[in-house]
Amino acid sequence: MARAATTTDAFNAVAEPRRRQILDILAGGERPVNDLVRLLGVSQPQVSKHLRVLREVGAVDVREEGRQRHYRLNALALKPIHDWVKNYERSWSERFDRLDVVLEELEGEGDGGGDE
Amino acid sequence: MARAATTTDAFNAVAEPRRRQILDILAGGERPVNDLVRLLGVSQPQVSKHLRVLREVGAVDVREEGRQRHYRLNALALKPIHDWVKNYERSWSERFDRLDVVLEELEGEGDGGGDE
DNA sequence: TTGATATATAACCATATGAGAATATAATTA
DNA sequence: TAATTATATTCTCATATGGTTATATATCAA
Repeated sequence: MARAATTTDAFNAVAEPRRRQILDILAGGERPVNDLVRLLGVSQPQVSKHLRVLREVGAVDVREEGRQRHYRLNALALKPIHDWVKNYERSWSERFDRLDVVLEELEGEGDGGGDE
Repeated sequence: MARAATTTDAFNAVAEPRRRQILDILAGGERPVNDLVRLLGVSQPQVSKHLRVLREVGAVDVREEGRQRHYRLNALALKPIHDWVKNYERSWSERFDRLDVVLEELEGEGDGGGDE
């Protein structure tokens, strides 16, 4: 089997840095394709193809207006990524530093509770 | 050009669900390879190859002990992912709901300030 | 030493890729 | 209508992939 398709989920889609760049731009507001082409300095077909992937995973929505397609961010599609990586945040937070490993081994299972 | 190597960065490495699973397990504490093989129900070579990728992006560290290799999470390697996706969190937070889009268009650029 | 155990690597394969180039489609303008 | 503009699609290609199988390497046990 080959690698999973980029359109499989948000994780695969945003593994490509250019697509993250596109989302970063769209975070500032809706944009027609040509804006992205200029801002990124990438060929138009490349931009369209990246947008297709982002569309397929639901990370962007399109609004048609004349011959332009205005793309808009749909950040909700990125929530699974945030939800997953969020659980690792404590590991690099200086509050837990190196201690968390020890604590987790002591805990075993069962939630002892904690702030936040 | 083909897709970027899985070992290019954390984004590419964790696009593969099995590798996220491995990290999730290691979040509970250090584990020898065979534990992962049993817990995942995946062939040993597969696990070793996934671990190699995670090692190359710095997401895991190894400790050798006899003939076992104990793998341990290094969550700091996931911070770039968190840092990136964090900026989108407000978009699905109910506090901003649909309003954020309007606000961002009004802002244009320049930080008007806000709580938090 | 011989055998078993733990892990890594290599060889093979089917497949999806990102980039580029060319072209298709649709909307606008002259 | 013809030309132009905006965008999407198709084609081709080199490449890295994830899984499988087989094998290599190292450690431990008998």
